Amino acid sequence: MNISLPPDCPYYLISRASLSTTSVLKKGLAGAGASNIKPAYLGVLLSLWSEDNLRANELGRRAGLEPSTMTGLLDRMERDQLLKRTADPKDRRASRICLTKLGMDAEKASIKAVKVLLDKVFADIPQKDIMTTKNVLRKVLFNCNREDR
Amino acid sequence: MNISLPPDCPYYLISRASLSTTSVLKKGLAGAGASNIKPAYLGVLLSLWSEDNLRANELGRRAGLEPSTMTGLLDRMERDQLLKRTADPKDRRASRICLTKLGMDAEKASIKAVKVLLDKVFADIPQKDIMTTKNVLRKVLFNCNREDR
DNA sequence: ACAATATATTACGTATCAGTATAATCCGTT
DNA sequence: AACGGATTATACTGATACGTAATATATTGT
Repeated sequence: MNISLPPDCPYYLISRASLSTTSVLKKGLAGAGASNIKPAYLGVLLSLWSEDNLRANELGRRAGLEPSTMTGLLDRMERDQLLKRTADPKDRRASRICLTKLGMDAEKASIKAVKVLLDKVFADIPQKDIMTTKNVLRKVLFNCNREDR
Repeated sequence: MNISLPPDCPYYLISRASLSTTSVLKKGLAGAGASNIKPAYLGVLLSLWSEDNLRANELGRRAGLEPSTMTGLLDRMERDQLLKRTADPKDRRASRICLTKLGMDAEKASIKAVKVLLDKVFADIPQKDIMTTKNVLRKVLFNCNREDR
């Protein structure tokens, strides 16, 4: 692997693509009147829209985030009135995360906005190249976790 | 663009690949005895190793970072004794960034360690798929900047 | 009952950006 | 040449997002 200067280093490209796409989503959501939806919220919201009342733990697992990361993320989402923590009657360690009305109502507009934005971000790229890229990135993730030992 | 649940969403894959690769580099550099070299420092160091005495501004431009991001990054690197700011005699607004001996000496070992680590991260991926991925990400960056207007 | 495990939080550090402030430089006009 | 407005370089402030390590509490398995 050549660690040539930025423009040709795959690690640089991956990092920048991540930050730039996040920035586009953030501005785009705000521009679409959904400024209360931050890109980082999407992983949690997508899970909750398909299945409400999950535990923080499980939400983190699905979004690929550490439990300690979830605490702050859920704090901000709760502050922004998208969800609330409720006590789990069966397990007093855990809390159940429930969407508020605002959180539920955000689904339709947010998904539409994100679709439009990602269509622009990935515009003019052949579908098969996107497939290849996804497979490369999956392999990268696999190799990174393998590394973890 | 389908914003299916994480494992199939290209934005999710890009974000996770970025974070995971950063984590591998961080641990790997520490494991190689270069715990003073953080992944975020590499963009700056690569520039300075090839051309010392640049301005913060120029370093940020080359690494794709905002000026306000450079302040903190250079603060940490200065604290870690990899570089120091010196006054620019020609322009009293600017400072010149110079490598310390420690910063210069870090070059050889760091580059070797990063090469080994990135080889592992991108192991078992055909060269042509890496090429395709790089082109896709370049196009993504282009589209994101296009979006900015 | 006790050890091991699980859930979530706290504390702290890193990395990034947007917006704003401040000071210095540049440049066009007079 | 001097003035004044625009631009530039950097720093500061505050917010977001993410991670590791340590901790408190609750549950579970033996």
